[in-house]
Amino acid sequence: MVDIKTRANPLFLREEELRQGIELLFYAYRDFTAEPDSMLARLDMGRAHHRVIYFVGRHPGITVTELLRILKITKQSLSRVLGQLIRDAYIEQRQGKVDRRQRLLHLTEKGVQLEHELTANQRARIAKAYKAASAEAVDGYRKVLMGMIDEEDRRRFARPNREEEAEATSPTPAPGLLSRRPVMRRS
Amino acid sequence: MVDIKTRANPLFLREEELRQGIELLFYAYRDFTAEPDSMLARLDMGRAHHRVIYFVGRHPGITVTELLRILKITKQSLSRVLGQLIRDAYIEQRQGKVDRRQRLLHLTEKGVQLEHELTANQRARIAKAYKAASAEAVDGYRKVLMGMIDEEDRRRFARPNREEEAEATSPTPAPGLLSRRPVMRRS
DNA sequence: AGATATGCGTCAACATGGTTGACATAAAAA
DNA sequence: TTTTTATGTCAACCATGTTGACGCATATCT
Repeated sequence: MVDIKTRANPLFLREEELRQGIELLFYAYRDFTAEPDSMLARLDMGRAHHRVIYFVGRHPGITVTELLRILKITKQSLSRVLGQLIRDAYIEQRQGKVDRRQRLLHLTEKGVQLEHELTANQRARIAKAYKAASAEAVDGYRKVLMGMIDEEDRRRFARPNREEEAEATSPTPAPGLLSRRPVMRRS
Repeated sequence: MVDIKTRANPLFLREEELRQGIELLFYAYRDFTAEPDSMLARLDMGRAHHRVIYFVGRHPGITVTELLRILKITKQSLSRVLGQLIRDAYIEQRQGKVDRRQRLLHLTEKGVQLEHELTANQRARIAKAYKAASAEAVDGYRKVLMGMIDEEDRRRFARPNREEEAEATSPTPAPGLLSRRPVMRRS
């Protein structure tokens, strides 16, 4: 009964280390979403709206299907918030030129404005954390989180995403966005 | 129009860097919770139950008030899940010995069991990410997330939490758990 | 050309887990 | 003795997730 959980016990240290890793993620996410949530509440919206606005802003011209793939929710669930955002003119749809079934999503001016306000706090929070840590720490943050996300989404972070406003004028999917084979190969 | 957003534009790089930081957190959290969620669903429970089980397991003898402070939800909301967990014998309450108003929360054997199953996947996921990265990367992960969480909860990660099963036999709060002044100073 | 698959939308019902507000009891602290 | 704290409870409401069933337009396959 000497010192089972102080030193000399790598199993315990590892367990403790892993648990801290879990909790850091919980607390960070909790605090990360708190501010935008309260801003949204004033506009009668919720976190779900934020996510949609964010990713549409991030990927202009994104299709509904791809957005669903990112959010991993059902289309019925998305439909509710997306419908509101379109009605309230934060987002607009444009018919795809190549595939006319697609509704390509874009932020309106109003949407861009709101997106900016919403993420301002989050960007500041990250910037502060980055600044307080070293460049190597930032790199470590990225590496570890990267290792935690499922493979399919990892490629999004390969290189700084180039503009993906392909607007479906060409069948070339945005780099790293659409992970599927290009359409139209006539066998 | 040369190369506004490739090199030579630190503003853009910074923006891109911050956005990636935001998204990494979103994707990681999304994937991190997916598995336990689906396990819970089979037991007719949800993510809220997991959080309660997790933190009660992590802080045996925690009070309801302190648990609320961690989760940052209302007592009515907690009451629902906590009530279920007690009814289903995953958690038990013991009256505080010093302050007899307190209901100190503990996992039962069944609760410990479930907690272990639930976090197994999360621990594995973190372990995998840690292993894939370097020790310095892990340190960076911790540093950056630490910088993102609000000050009041940061102290929890000061040192590996020592056993805090004080069981309120002494008024000394568990180290790093209760961040308030000790009770009982008579003027 | 005809069959099949895909992208998107919609209606309806339901579950989970948040919220607010009001009120009650026991015990500790002032 | 009075006030504050820790906990619990009832009730109503809201946001956001789910499943299942359909429908239409358009693309793709055979």
